[in-house]
Amino acid sequence: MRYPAEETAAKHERIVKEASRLFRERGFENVTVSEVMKAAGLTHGAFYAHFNSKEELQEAAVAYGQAISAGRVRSHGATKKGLKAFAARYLSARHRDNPGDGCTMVSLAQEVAHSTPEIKAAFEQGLEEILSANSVDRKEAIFQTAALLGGVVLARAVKDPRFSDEILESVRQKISQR
Amino acid sequence: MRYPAEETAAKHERIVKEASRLFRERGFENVTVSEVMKAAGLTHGAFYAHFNSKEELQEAAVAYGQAISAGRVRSHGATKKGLKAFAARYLSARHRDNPGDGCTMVSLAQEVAHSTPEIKAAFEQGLEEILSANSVDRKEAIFQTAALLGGVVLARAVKDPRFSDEILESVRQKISQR
DNA sequence: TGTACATCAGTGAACGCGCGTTCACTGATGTAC
DNA sequence: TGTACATCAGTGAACGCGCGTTCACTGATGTAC
Repeated sequence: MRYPAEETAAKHERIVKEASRLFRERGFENVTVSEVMKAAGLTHGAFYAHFNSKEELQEAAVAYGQAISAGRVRSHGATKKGLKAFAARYLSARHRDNPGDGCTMVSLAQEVAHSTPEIKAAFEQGLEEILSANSVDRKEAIFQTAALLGGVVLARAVKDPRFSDEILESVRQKISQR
Repeated sequence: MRYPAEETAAKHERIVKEASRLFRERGFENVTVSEVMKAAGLTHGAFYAHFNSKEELQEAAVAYGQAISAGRVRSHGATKKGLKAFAARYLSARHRDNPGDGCTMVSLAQEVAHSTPEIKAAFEQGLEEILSANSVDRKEAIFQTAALLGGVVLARAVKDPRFSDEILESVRQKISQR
């Protein structure tokens, strides 16, 4: 190998990380392979030394992003109090306004629905981990995940900032009553 | 005018209707102007006699689709029992598997989040109508809308059909307890 | 009423651009002897 | 140890395709006189 294996692995990880961020910010379709490679400090031609296609990168980026989310839930999910704190953060203006650092599902679930079985599988596995990391019973965890996700999705899709804030606040309030 | 005004208006409506269906099925980016025009029984060149851009069509399609949703809520939303029936339908396998006939928000909210202020405004106006048509108090209506939407979004994004069914069933059960 | 003209939705070929992907080439590192 | 060769991630130009948009042209209808 021309480059040490560890350097190659580090570059690979950087590509996935930047892709994950950019995809969450703007969606799969609105991010080019060139942009991702530039963000990772490389040129676009080298991309195919790491992945066979853009689709493969999407799969890796979803898996990476979901793993981050699972980790975040894991660090809060053991107690009911922790889960409330997590929900409050999830439904914050900060999360709404910074999709690149935020939940992969909120940003990409709809595009994943139109994607390959591999990408859906990566999404699904992450969701399973997220549910497992949650201490409430499974049905309740699914319900709360749906409500949180729906709240942020709606908050990002409306035009009026006050309406958007109202959506976040309403879901936050109802979730905290559970 | 070469064609009678009513015929032109009918064609215009057909374009919007087919666009709304196709966009809900596959998203804005995965549907071409040519496909929409073909579905409406015309050739792509005529498109620009009706709209100035694909973006304008997206705006019209969102407004159209949201109006349909508002009508559906209106016909159920007056009573608590009606709302339960609506939620059960919304969280059905049928709705999950037929996005073209389904809720515009579930299919397009994430793309709308990356769209023009005009498209977001059309989305927002529809959401306001949907909330107004709902007889429960506003915060509760927002919360339930978020949970329903999140449930179907998740159910469409996972690979395993049983997991997908479980998501729908869980949200259905928790919603029906309210 | 009849005739010439204006209008404009519709047609389909063509344009231009962007993006995913390919490819010939580079050059630093590892390996063989 | 030194030298020749093989490897392969990386570079950047180029390719090919699809899609939004444009445009010259058509022809049915409405209007003017």
